[in-house]
Amino acid sequence: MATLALLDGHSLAYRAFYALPADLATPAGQITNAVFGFTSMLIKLLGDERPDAVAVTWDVRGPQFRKDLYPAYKAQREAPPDLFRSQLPLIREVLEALDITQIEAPGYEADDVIATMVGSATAEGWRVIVVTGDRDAFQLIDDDVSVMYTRRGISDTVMADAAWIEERYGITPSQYLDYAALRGDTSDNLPGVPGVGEKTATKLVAEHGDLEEIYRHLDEQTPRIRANLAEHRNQVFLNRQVMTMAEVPEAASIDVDGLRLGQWDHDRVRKVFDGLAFRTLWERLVELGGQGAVESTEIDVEVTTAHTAADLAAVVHAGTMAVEAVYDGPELIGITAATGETARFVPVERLAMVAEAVGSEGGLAGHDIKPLLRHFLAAGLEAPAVRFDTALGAYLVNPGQRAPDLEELAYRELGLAVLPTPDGEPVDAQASFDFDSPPEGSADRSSTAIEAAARRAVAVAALMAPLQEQIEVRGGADLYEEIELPLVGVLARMEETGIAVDRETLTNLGDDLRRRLGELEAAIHDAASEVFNINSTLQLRHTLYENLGLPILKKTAKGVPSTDASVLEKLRHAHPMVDHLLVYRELEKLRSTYVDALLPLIEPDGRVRGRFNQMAAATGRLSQEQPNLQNIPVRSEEGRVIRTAFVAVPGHRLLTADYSQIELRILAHLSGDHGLVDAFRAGLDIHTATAARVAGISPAEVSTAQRRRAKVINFGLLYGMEAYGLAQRLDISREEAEGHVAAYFDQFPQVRAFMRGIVDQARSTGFTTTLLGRRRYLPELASSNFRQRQMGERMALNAPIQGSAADIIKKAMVELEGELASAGLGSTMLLQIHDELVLEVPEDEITATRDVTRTVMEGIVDLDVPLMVDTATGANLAECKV
DNA sequence: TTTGTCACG
DNA sequence: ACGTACGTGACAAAC
Repeated sequence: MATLALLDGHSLAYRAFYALPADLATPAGQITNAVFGFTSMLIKLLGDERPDAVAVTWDVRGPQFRKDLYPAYKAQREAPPDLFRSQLPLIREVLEALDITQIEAPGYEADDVIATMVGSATAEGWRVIVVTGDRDAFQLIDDDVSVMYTRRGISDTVMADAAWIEERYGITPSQYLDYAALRGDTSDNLPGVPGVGEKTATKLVAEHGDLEEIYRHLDEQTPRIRANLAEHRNQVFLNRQVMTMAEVPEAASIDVDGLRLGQWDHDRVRKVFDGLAFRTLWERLVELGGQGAVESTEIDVEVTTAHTAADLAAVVHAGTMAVEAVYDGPELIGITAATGETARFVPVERLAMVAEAVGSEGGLAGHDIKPLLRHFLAAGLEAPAVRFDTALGAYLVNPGQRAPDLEELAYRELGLAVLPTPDGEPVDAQASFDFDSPPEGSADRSSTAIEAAARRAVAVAALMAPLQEQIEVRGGADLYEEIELPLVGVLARMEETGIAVDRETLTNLGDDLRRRLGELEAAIHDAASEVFNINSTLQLRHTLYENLGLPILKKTAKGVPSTDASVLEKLRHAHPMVDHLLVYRELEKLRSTYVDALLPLIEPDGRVRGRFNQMAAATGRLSQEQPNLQNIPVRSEEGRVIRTAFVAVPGHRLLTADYSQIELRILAHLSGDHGLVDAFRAGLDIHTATAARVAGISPAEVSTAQRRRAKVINFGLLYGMEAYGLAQRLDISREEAEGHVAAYFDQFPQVRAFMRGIVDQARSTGFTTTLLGRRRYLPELASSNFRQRQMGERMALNAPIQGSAADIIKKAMVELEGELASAGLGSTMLLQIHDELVLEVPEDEITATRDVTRTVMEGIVDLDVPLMVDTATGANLAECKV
């Protein structure tokens, strides 16, 4: 049974207007809260109910029969605000773009049109959903008709059917009119019967069935009700007449089949949504898929094998070749390169031809192209330059969401359907694909894979322009072209280089850890008088809190007692076992994560090669995985031993170079706070300097405790910490913590002003911006959930600082690679750890490399405060400390 | 797949 | 009444 959704346009738009804050606006200043709310409800309807046909009805001005019937009808209503009226044309524009029919009949209300259409549609066998904020529509409900009614806000809706009405009012839908007539409707200026409210009205209707019967049995009512009913008899029957939805002759002839959802004009809808700055709504709309979704165009492409570089150059446009890798299981077979309709296949043995075809000035475009670059490097070739990466571009446009896969991106941006690479059984190892002739239609698996890659390459080529435009609109072109794109190659080379790990050192460490863990385990079981799995929080919880009866100091997010380190630290004195437990946890972490997990990742040449993820962190930072070498232990003595296993190969040394206090320096620069800026310019220890200033003493007089407190506050500032958090960390009272924070801000007033400004700005624009123009969108700031909003504020405070630091070190990495090469040095970058670089350096180049590295890192941007870099060298990572 | 914990900046 | 410092990735257990 097909479903028709009929929307009462005014009613829903009005709800949206009052439910949403009026600060929702386009960059041009047009308020869009009603448009946004309406469109959001529409998309929700399309997704939840999947209607086959949709129409929106509008009230129009003109003579209205209800006014003739009852001159006071809606007389008390104030005219809607201009702010609301100005949005109606925009809603109509959205509906037009989506090809949804809009209906209006002069002289009638939207309700009447809906009632008429409900009649004709159900007669033709349709199921109908009426969407409105007006309860009068309940009179239309029957087996095939339900009413989606917006209660509060825009997302709180109920689907009212006969059972729901029965449950809610105790009457049938057909009795609803009589009930409503008794009660009246203040919003329409229709008075009800005094003394008859919801309770009495439903009781009367339920007992007698309809108004006529109620009035026939007036004598059965209490004297007061009887008198009131009698006195208002005319009004009650008039109410029913006015409330009854009327037949609209024009609407009766509407062909319901003509309301079926069609294919949308992708570009048109995209333009309308872009103009309204409906970014998330666009994504929600696209996610709907299926019927009524964006029209998708199949990619039609013809692939031939490239025999010469000149042949391959046919698919190079303006120096850029859009490519996609072709895999046979894990093994690279080759790549396809494509333009609009034609593609070339390059077998893996002839990768060198690619460089020749793009030339020294040109480069590649791809979707997440770093893995492909590594294949070039692994083959002993230079990796071509990267001219465009569609995944990276999408990340830059919105780093808050994970980078979309190519299928999703092409569909979302262009309405292009990219067939996914065929998976399932792996391609035959003895693939019968003849590399010297074009794949024919009858395809074996290899040629299918090649065709799929060709389609992907076509999508990459097509995505470049729209993504470039979006990046430019956001002011991110320089960041993209000067930093992120060149960084792809830098990271590929770092990954391919890897870092040497001394297997024997690690194995010995593991043996030692296992021995000590065994002893600790025995001691813990002994102390607990039971054998249990210490690694199971469930079992440990049971032992600590139920068997030993220790106090519960903290609960996890799910409300169960926590056993984390901060809790155990406080329970140390309560039971001797807790000390063992803390050591056990520490050593077990080292064993499982840094010994056992790392050993199998050491490749035959003695190196581990983690992958850098350039599109993971919402702030713009890098991350690393498999393994993640950005979290090798350093803070504890026990953990630091792991670092001895990360070594330089013979004839080389490791060099570390880390930015000193880069985030606080960025805070000083961005806020322009004199106190902070002066302290950094004077080259003071920043924690001592801030402690001195807050206490009004000289740096020499600052105590260890004062410095520690200042340090906690300084770091807390970067994350938007509140007094409560400071109190927790310093183990002081909340009041005392508030005093410290107040004293801090008194001495650093521009820091406070900066932090307020950044949150205000983020709230009004919806995003934060870093030093080099990286944006982070924060929809949390508009959340109706208080906690979400608070979280959004903290993210807004932290993102520009953490993100600016990421901008700076990324820029330095790109620059440094070039400078090292220019200086003829054989040093290579191995790791980036957020504010630190690790290099492997030939022994006789240490001084030169250190100088180049420091010069590049310190001079990479010009801030109001100096950037300072500390360096250290050693035969292994543990030795690299100052 | 989610939860709890913990390593790092 | 509730939660409380940002950003990651990895492991073991439990679902």
